[in-house]
Amino acid sequence: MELPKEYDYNAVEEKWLNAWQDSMYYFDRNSEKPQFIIDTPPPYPTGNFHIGNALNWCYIDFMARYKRMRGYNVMFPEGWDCHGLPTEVKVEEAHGITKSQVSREEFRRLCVELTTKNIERMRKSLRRLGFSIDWSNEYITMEPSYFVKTQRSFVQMYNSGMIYQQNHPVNWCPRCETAIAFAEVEYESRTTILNYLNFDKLRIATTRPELLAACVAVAVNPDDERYREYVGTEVAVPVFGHKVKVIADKSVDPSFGTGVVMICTFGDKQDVRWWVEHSLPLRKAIDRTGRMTELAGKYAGLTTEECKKAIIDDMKKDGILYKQEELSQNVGLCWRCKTPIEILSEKQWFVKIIADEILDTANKITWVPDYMKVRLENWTGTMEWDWCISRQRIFATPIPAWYCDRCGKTKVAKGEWLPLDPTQKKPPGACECGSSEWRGEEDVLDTWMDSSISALHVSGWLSGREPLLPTQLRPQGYDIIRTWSFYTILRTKALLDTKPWETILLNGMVLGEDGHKMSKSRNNFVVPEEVIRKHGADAFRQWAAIGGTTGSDIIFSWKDVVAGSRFLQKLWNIVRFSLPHLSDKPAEFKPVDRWLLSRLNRLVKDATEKMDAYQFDETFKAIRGFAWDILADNYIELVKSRLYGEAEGKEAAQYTLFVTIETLSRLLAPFLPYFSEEVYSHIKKESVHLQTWPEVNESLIDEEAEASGEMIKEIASAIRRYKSEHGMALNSSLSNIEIYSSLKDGSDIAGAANSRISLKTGKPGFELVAREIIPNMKMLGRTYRGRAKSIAEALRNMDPKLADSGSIALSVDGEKIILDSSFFVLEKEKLLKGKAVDVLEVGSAVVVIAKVITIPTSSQCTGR
RNA sequence: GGGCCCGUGGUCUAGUCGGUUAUGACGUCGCUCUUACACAGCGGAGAUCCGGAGUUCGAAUCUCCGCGGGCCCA
Repeated sequence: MELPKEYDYNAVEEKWLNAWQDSMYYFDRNSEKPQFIIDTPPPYPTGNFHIGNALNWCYIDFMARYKRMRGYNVMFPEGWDCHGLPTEVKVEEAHGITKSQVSREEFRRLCVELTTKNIERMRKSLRRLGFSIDWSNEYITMEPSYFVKTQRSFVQMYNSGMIYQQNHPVNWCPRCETAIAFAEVEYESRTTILNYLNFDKLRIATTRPELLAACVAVAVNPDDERYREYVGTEVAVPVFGHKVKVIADKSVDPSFGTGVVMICTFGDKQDVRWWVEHSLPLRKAIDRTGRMTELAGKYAGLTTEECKKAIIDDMKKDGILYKQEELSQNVGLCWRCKTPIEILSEKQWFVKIIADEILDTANKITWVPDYMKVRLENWTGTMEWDWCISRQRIFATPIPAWYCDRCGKTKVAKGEWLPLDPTQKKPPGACECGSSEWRGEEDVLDTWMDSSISALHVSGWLSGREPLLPTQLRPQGYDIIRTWSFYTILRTKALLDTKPWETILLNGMVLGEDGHKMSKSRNNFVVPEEVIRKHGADAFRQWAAIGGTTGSDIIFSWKDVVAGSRFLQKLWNIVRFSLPHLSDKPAEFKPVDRWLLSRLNRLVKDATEKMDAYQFDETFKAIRGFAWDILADNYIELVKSRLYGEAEGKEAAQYTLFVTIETLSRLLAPFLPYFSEEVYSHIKKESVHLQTWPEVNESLIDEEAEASGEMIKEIASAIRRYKSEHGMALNSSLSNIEIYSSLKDGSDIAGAANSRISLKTGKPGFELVAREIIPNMKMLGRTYRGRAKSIAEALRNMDPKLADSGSIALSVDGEKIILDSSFFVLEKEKLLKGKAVDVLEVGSAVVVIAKVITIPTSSQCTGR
């Protein structure tokens, strides 16, 4: 059959995309094979699968396909982490409404509708990239079949005391009008104004004068002589006039501002610490929408910004504010909408964080690369308070709880009632107080409560079977170690007292071509669809494989993608050349065949080890190097003459080529699913993705075959170089070539050189003259330490002929030293006598070529 | 302010349990259209391995101090 000259990635990829069956990749619960379950990250259904996700999925797919070929029962599930604010915002935008303008059910329905549409789009991208996803294990967190598990995990942790309800300060986004967790707060350096105020008999400095109404104390450092006398007394808060205590606390910095600080409920995290330590009262001056409360008197109803301006103006007028200066400080922002957060005290639901248990569990997991574990440890060590899991939003998993209308008691659902939405359904039975009027909890769960049980879900937890825990692999980016890794470890430990995964594989971030994080404002944004359109999925996957070391950041580079598509073209040409010559009938090998097969088996060994260590870049580079350099540039060139004619050894070359191409297809299958399938389809009737990973045939790894093959290759290439340097065409023939070596078969060299070859043993009748002594520094340094340098120097300077006997005597600094041949290498020069010949030295072989008279080409004449 | 990673030819990168020709890709220059491939082959040029100090006979590699970049966080 005739193969097209150009590899048409588009046609090939489309063809196999339609031909492949999903069932090829299904996990089999009844299989005898060892399980390999991957806890795939469920992406947020934005509608676009971005390049960072794509990199991660490439890693997952390399592993999934590899493990399948290695005989594992692989589960590569695909989840969708649906809940959350961004979808709510999109829905509000799209329909021109706010969440409070429609009913909760209606708003949720709109969110589900949008999410469903987005998932559909992203599924297409996943398929096009050739990922071997097990679609029978897809999960969607907004569906009852999933969130029933989220709710049951909530109930179980509530019953075991791991979840509790409390009035506690929480991070609050006034724009989103919800509590958020620490993991959702990010910080940014901003310039603000530090205001100096006359504060009764003291002077204080504050960046947040709008919080004066919430001032509950004033603090000084206990060692600060200036204020010692005031500690324990009361002062009146300016503008508002209420009295607060002056307290002493050593964490007050005397050199900051005036050395006196006001404590408000709450200006920042430090206020919370002081508030707890000194048991201070609570004054709420800011409400859930970020506006001032009644407590703020005439400022009530203003936003914090408006209030700040107004109160500063007033205090300036009244002479309270006497000085202002600029100050750069870090402001906590909501990671979704970048609004500065407030700290409000609210009744919220919390998950207990037991740092020791988390660290202990993390230590039982293999971290790849291992230094990433430090990030989890650092994060765990900085937790200030428990994980706030309640959110005042709508599109999320409902908290299955109610409050008694009469006595206010909280009732949490029983596991068997779930799933349910407490705002839609009342609990059976009455409260202990006798009332059966219930108010459903309107707060919903943090999205991480959904996704932190992904490992449990895919393992089959609560599906009527024993969960297959731990799963084998968690692949994810290092940016969500503090969230997804942290929470998953916490939850798996709390719910099933085990670790979620055996191994966690961290991938780096994808940076734009300029080395910065991809962002629309930097205009360095690339989407996978664009790459696929221009170069195909297999080229994209090659960039993912070789763009960088696993775990490190990787820069997107069009050059790498182009190099990938060139490699496909090169491979295509190799296959196009080889196909008519393939034969699966074994035959007696020639030295070059044994060389290639030895190298091939070495490659298999190498690739297997590197895949097991998640070194995709190393694996792929090794395969590419073999295919391009060893197979194409050398082996094929050497056996062409055998393949074309009817000479002896033709069958051996055909068979060798068959074995090599067949093995190469399987090695490439995890990386280039489309290309390898196309090639394999021309060799066998089955899918390459249902084949086993190549086994190493140790008996074919043969040092001797490699040495003589290498020699043949080197000689052929030396002759090629000789022709090139003498301006001869590469297919021109040389009258006679004598090769002095241990080689027993020169036919392939003759073919490649298109010349007659005479094989000789021994050495040609040349005079060998020692030319140079090269010191072996490693040996000299070990033995002679400090004198190594001067000995080496002496060796270089002495007459090389003196070393002919094998050892050498010299005197350094008046001392006689005798060095045997292990301390130096003697470079010998071969002098020719008699005929005019050119001599090429190739390792231990000597190639003698009858001298040709070079007719200079015109370019050489004009050249110099 | 803390943590983690990184700084190697023009560009990107390998090498990092110390050993003297530092790997490869892209680019560049020269030659060659050799019955698979000019999206190729062959050959060449191009690096005092960010700076400084230290350890050592010997440092891209180990230690310390700088400088620079990136990410995660406070």
